[in-house]
Amino acid sequence: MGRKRPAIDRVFHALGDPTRRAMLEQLGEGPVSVSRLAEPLHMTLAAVVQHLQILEESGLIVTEKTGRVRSCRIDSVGLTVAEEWIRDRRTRWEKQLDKLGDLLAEEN
Amino acid sequence: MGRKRPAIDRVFHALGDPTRRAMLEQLGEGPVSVSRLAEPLHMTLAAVVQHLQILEESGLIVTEKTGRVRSCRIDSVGLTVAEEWIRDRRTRWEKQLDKLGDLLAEEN
DNA sequence: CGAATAGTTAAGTATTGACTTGAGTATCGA
DNA sequence: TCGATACTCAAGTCAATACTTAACTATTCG
Repeated sequence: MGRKRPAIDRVFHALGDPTRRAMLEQLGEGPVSVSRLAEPLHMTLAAVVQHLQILEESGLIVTEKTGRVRSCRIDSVGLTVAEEWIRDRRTRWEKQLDKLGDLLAEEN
Repeated sequence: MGRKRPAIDRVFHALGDPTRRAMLEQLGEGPVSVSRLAEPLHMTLAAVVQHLQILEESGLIVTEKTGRVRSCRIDSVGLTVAEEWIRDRRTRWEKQLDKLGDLLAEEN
């Protein structure tokens, strides 16, 4: 997996782009080379490489070059960072959210 | 809570900004007016209002105006959308991630 | 070797995003 | 009623992003 824990900033920013999420979906099927990843996307290889850098820096993928081919695959680190951020807030804000639920219940 | 389910695009984009996350943290303490929310942030009220619009459109907060004061509070819809997106992928990609774990285990 | 493949890198453009300024509108309170 | 408060809205600025093009490097294969 990726080396260090990515900043939450990077992770959410990376996930915020539809092209990058599409790339992740593709990689969910299994490891893919850069040019195969680019195929379904309507943009140049160079643009895809730039997205890959962002995904890698945010711990969402790992890549490894063998010969002239770079293979890309999902990394769980980025997803975990995002998931934990959300889970932490949700539990911390539980009371707020519960109060809100109560108010709504009363309205019915 | 907010009306409809926000697009995942909006949610991740909203969460990607540090100012907006700081606003959410503040709101986690309880409902706050726009101007009180703006106090700790080094920017104009107008800028804060723009962030609030983004947060509301992404289902992360709800606001309600009473008299001349707009009260803002956390909404769980946005957080849920993000959480579910991640959870769905994680389970779908489980095999990928497990394979990865196994490979790493073998390397040690 | 030499041509095709696979990716890399740098530089430029064009849109989006995060702000500001400034001028408004609607309460509230004395 | 009149001034202060609490936003609201429309423009405009400036930097960050998502691209493109084009030139380059490193492999593979016949």
